[in-house]
Amino acid sequence: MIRAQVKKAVDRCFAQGVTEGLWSAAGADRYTVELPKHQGQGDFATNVAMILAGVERKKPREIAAIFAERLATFNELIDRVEVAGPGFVNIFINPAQWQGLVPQILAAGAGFGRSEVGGGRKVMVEFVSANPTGPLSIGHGRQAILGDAIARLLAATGHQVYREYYYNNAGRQMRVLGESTRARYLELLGLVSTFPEDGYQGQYIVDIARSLIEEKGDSLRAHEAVAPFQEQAERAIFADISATLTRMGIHFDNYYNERSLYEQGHIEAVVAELRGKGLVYDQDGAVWFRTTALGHDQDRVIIKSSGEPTYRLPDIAYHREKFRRGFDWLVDIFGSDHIATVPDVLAGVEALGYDPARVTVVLHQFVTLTRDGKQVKMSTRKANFVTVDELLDEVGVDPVRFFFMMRKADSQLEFDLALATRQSQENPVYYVQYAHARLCALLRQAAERGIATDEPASLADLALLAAPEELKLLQSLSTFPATVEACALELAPHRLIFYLLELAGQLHSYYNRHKVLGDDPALSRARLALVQVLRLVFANGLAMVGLTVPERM
RNA sequence: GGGCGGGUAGCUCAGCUGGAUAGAGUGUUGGCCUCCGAAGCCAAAGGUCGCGGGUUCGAAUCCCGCCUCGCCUACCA
Repeated sequence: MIRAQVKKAVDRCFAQGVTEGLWSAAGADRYTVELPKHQGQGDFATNVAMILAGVERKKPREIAAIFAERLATFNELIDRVEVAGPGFVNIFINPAQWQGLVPQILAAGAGFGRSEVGGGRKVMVEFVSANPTGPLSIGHGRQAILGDAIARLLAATGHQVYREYYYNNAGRQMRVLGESTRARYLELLGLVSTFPEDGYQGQYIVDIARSLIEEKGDSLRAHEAVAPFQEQAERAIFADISATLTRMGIHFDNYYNERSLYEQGHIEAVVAELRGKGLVYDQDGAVWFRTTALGHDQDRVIIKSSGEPTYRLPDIAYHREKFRRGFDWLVDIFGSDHIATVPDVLAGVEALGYDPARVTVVLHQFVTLTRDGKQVKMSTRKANFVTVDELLDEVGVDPVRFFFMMRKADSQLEFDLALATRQSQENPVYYVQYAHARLCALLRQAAERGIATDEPASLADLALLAAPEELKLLQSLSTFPATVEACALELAPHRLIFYLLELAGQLHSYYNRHKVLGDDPALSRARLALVQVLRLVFANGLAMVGLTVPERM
C-alpha cells in the first residue's frame, strides 16, 4: 500500500533526473524499493543509486545524495531520508501514514487482503486425482491440502476457480483391486482362494469383503467375473475418500472420469490429430508419439501393442479438454513421482495448438513419515501405510492443514507423528490461532468495561499509536494484500503461513510489553483500533488458507 | 548415464525479482503471571549457507564443475 507510494516517489525523482540529463533512462525498471532487514535503515530502502552508478559509471553515494534530497520534499509521505552503506537510500515514513492505515483496513473489512489481480481468469486446479484403490495416504493428504489452499488463494485474488479431481476406475490396478477383494471374500467364507501376487493387502479390503458377505451372503462364491467385487470395492473406497476430503473441508466442483475421454472419442481424436501432423507413427505393433520432433531425447509409446493406451495419451487428451472447456490457466498439483508425465503432456498440448505456458504444474515432494524417530514406509499395496484419516484422528484437522502448508512444495516434508501428537499443545497452528483468540478476548474485555469498539476508528486519536512496536505492526499489516497476491500467483501457500507466524510473534511481543486496556482512555481507544485491524487480518489470513478462526481457545 | 528437486544452527525448515550485520520454530540454559488470556514474553547459546571456481559495487540467491540424498528415466499410473 504505502510501498507503492514510495515507489512512485522514487520513480518521479528518477524521471526528473532523466529529463535534467543527470542520468539516462537505461536504469529504469532495474531498481527496487524494498524492506530493509535491520533497524535504523528506514521503513523502505532503494538501491536506485547503486544501479544507476553501475550504468552511468558514477559514484553511487553522490547519486544517492541527489535522491535523498529530492525524496525529502515528499514531506507528507516521507519523514526523512538517509544515505547509507554502499549507496542505499533509506526512507523513513511519516508515522501518520502508518496510522492512517487503520481506518482504511477497517473499511475494507473481510475484503482486506482480497484483490482482483486475477482479472476473472478461469483457472482449473486439478488435485488429489487418486484412483479408488485405497484410502487417501499421507502423500495424498499433502496434495489435498496444498491444492485446496492454492485454490482458495486464487479465488481470493480475483480468479474464477474450478476444482477438479481426475480419476480412473478402469484398467489393471482396478482389476487387481477386484481380485484382491474376491480373494478376501472367499477367504472369509472359508473357501480356497489365491490372493493376487501384487494385490492390495490393506485391512480395508477385508472390511469390504465382509460388507459384501453381509449384503449378498455367499451368492458370489462361484462368480467368475471380477466386476461385482471391483464395483463394491470402488464404491466403498470412493465413499471413504470423499468422507476424508469432507472432513478436511475440501470440496471439488467436479470428479472427472478418465473413461469419459474414451467414450466421447477424445482419445482417438487426439491420436488422429497428432497423426495428421506427422507426430505419430506405428512401430513394433505400438503407436508412438514423435516427441523427438518437439525437442525431446526420445519418442514415447502412447498406445501399447496390446491396444491399451499408456497414461500419456489420456493425460494429453484430458488437458486438451480442459482448454476446450474454456479455462485460461491450468494448475496441476502432482506428486513428484509423476514428473515424467509433465514434459509429455506439455509437448502434447503444444502439438495440439495450445500454449503450454498456460499450464503450471506444482510438483510436491514426498512426505516422509516418522513415528518415534523411525521412518514409516508407505505403500498403498502393503498394509502398513498411515492414512490421512488416521492422521486426522491423532492430530486434528487444523494442525494437519497447517503442517502440510508449512513447507514449500519443493521440499520433502517430515511429519513426525509421535511429535505431532505428543506436542499438539505446542503446535505452531495454535500460536497463530491464539493470537486471534487473544485479540478477541481484548475486545470482549473492552466491551465489559464499557469501552465501545464498534465506533468508527476515526474517533480514536490514532497519532497515539507511536510506539515502535505499533508502527512496525502497522507496517506488517500493510504488506498483507501484497503477500496474499504473491502467494496466490506463485502458488505458494507456505509464504502466507510464515507471514501469519511472523505477525503473531509481533503481536504476542507487543501484548507483553504494552497494555491495551490501561489507565489512559484515549490511548486505550487508539490501541483497540489497532487490535481490531490485527484481528481482521488474522481472521482473513486464517480463513484464506482454510484454517478455523477461533474466538476462544 | 540423463532429467527434476533438495543440501542453511543439534533437529525441522524460511529466506520474495542478487543487497547492508544470516532468520524462525524446536531443543539446551536462565529469567517473567497480586497486572488486558503463560497455548504467551524476555535473554543467552548455537553457522566455512554441501565443496571449488566464475559473473559485480555486492552472491545463501545467478553461471560452470564436483560431492551427496530423494524422485523419475517402462509398451506401470
